[in-house]
Amino acid sequence: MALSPSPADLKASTAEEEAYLHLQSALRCGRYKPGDRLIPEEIANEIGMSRMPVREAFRRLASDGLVTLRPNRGCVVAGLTADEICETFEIRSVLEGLAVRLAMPQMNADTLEELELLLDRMERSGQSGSNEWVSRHQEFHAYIYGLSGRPKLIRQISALHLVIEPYMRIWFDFVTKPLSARQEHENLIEALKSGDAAHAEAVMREHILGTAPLLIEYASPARR
Amino acid sequence: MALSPSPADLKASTAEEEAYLHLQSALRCGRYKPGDRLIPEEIANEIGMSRMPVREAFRRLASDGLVTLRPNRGCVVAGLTADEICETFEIRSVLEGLAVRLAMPQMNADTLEELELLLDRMERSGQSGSNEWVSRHQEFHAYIYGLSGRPKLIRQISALHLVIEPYMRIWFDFVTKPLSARQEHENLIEALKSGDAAHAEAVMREHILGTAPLLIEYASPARR
DNA sequence: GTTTGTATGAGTGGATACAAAAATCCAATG
DNA sequence: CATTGGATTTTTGTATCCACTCATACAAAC
Repeated sequence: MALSPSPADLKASTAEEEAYLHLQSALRCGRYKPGDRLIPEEIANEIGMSRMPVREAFRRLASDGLVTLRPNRGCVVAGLTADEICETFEIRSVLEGLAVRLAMPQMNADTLEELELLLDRMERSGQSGSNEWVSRHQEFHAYIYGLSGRPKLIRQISALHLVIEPYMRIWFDFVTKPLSARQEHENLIEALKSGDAAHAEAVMREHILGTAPLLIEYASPARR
Repeated sequence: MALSPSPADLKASTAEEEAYLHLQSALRCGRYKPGDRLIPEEIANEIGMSRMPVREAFRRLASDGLVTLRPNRGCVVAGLTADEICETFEIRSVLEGLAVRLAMPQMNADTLEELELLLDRMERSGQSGSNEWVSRHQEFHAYIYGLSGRPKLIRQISALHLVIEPYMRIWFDFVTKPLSARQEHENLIEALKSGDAAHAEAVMREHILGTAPLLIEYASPARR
């Protein structure tokens, strides 16, 4: 009955943590769909614990925006409307724009080479399906905003990436291989090389804002 | 023993909600200081419930960044280091900058008049102590970013205001009456009147970034 | 006098038990 | 046949209990 612990659950120090990681990875890969109701008891049985830690995991997921929690009527998987996807990308654009600006001092031959490497890896993973590509794409962005050295900023951006991940998958599955993406990210690296922080910030903003309409086109009819 | 329900607790529909609001308002007004340990049992007794809902409230406070929660070693009030205050203001600057830009279409004679009114109210509350002034100041900002019509953005900004509120208090208590603040906010309204979204965004960014060093000066020696 | 070991107690995490609220079902009524 | 009212079932929310962890204090050894 109980599944063997999935890779994400291995380093959980408490039951709540285990439940949280379990649900997060299930949501990320789209095992639960928006609108699905999550029953504490079911999940608890699945991973061999009582409902209590699962409830607490729900709360964390709710503040991540991955589920919605209403008093006395349980926990449902949160989907994003087209408007909400748009809003999320607006927020991402300014936060990652800020991150790039702050990361500029860290840009040098080494870091730029690493970025080219990540971009190649992303490109090559295009054949291996949406799962792989989306992960590599997030890695690329994460490397950049990671260089900002701002823990809170990094956390917030990561949280946003988590929320939009399922929609990125859907999108990628439709277009099979976003050729434009390669060029987009090349431009980004070019801007980083320029050394002009304000310019890099602007390019990042536009890069992110430009992605939103593409996603909405495919993700919107899927739900709501 | 149990205190009469403070104003913030009136509309709580669950015990968890009541605990959350209770702790939030206690933290906002600085009743607990950074580093203080919060013992579930004590809090539970204070407001007449068991530890369980209090524990769940802790988790929400933790994801708001108001407390820190470590496995098996409880809940401590989170303070911000000077660096963290700075980072928070950096994030605020781009988020509120975005909000202003998006709010521009809503600016008209009515909304601008309302803003002047809020500014006057803030000005006049300067005598009534830091409590009052900080609330009015947040109201002023909230009105602007509220006009953006972006729910998620509004939530994120509000969360940041919550975290820095105690530091704003400390700062205000020291300087008694920030004369420059009046001018700063006048400038802001002026930029809104200009109708130039990009300019308004830039002014808001600078307004917020300019505040951070003032706070750090006074808030930093207080803790850490 | 410093360090290491051990006992004790407070505090945390989780499971079970219990209470309250919603959802569901079914019958009675218009 | 749709609608409403109420009883039953399901699910959520809270309380209590137990097991385990960690911190502190004291004691023994070096």
